[in-house]
Amino acid sequence: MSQTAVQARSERYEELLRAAAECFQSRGFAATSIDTVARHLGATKGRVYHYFPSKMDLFNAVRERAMDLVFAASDDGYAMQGSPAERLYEMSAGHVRSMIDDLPYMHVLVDGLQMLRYSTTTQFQREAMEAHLARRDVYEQRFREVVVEGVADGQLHVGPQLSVTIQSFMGTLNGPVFWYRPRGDDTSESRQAIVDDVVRFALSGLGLNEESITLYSSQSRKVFA
Amino acid sequence: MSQTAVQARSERYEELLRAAAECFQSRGFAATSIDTVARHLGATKGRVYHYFPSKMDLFNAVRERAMDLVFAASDDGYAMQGSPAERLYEMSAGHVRSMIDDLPYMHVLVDGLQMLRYSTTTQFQREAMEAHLARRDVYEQRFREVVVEGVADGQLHVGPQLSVTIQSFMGTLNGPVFWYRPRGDDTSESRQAIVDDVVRFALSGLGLNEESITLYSSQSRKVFA
DNA sequence: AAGGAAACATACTACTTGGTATGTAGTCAA
DNA sequence: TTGACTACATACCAAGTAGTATGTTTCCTT
Repeated sequence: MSQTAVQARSERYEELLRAAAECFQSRGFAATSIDTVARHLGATKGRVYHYFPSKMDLFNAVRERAMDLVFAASDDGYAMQGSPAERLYEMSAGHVRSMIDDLPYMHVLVDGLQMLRYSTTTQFQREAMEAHLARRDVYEQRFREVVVEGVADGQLHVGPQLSVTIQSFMGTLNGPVFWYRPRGDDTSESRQAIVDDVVRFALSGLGLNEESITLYSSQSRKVFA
Repeated sequence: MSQTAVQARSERYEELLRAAAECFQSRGFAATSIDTVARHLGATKGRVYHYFPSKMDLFNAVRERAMDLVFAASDDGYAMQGSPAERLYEMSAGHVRSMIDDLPYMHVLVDGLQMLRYSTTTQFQREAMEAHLARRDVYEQRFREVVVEGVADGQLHVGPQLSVTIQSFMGTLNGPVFWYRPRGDDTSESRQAIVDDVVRFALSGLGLNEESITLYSSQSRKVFA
């Protein structure tokens, strides 16, 4: 294939992936048919099956892409220099920002974790699911690690059962996928204001004092596209 | 009908409702067929349709029951004498306790709110949905009201956008439906420990100081069945 | 005892859906 | 130009599902 052909294919693939994410977001996995996704693109099943061998593969592709995005969103904070609380702030802000900016993908990501429910039948699907869960564990472990460091140096406080607190914390960061919906009049700044409030609540839940939160918030580089 | 017959029917109805809740919990609405629910009871469709005219009616019945339960769970705290923070603590503890104790119903409740997604077709279903949402608003309004009082008297602190903080707060209280699963070895006390941690995180997120949380926690009557 | 209603089970229909098999228009290299 | 290949669309099938119509058994009332 020529160079432009490769790029064209990649663009079509992305278009399909996003359409699938939007459909899965708005109707859920089971209620979304392949025809639904195709119609959403003004196409037919043929196009979908040309790129993905099955509905589950399409769904998995969306999930993995979402995982890529959320990793990328918290990478900077995780890698940065600074106190655990400060790093956690940046990781959280990146995560929440991604929840809002990549809403369709992130909705599928969060929703898909619930999908352990659909007792996935085939062996291959089970493997894909386990690989996905492994990535998720790695991701959560990042946050858990930084939280524990923050507790150790006294900036953060957790309840007797760390895992419960972590679940509550991560759940708060994921929260926007359930209630945020883009509006015509929201700007990058208005989105950032939402991110700030969510992160403030989450870190306050970990016992970080308000002064530190306000400080980190003001220090955080907020690049508005 | 005789008295015992009425009671028998009520018991069968409850049995069906619970079975439906469990199926909807584990597979979601779209992926749950009427036959699934029936098989879960060791019965057939006939029995389900004898009590409910349609799948959607069954689902709505589960949701309304869940709403009843969650209202009841926070009633005592809402009605009690005390500071806003103290009342909010009790309301939250009752809410979270209910999330854990009535997990199948509550999962459907939380999940069902997402179901605005399924663009409900018929007029009747839309009315049921709106009635349900109205109840939910009343419920959330209770919490919002007490939070606002707590902010007014200085015990609680929220971000610039109250609604975002409230969403995060309620989301935290609902969190257990996503990650808590009953285990063979959990007792009423171990469940209460989870409740305590979730409520601690949530109220800490609202800026309530740790001493107050610990105080309310110790004061809270914890009746272990 | 008899009649009827309640509480289901069984059988069936119309429709949807995941997946496949096949057709076809455009593209591109030789 | 032509043959192969890409990128779909169309037609089709088997399986599953919501809902209905019709038994059948048990129980309650009279």
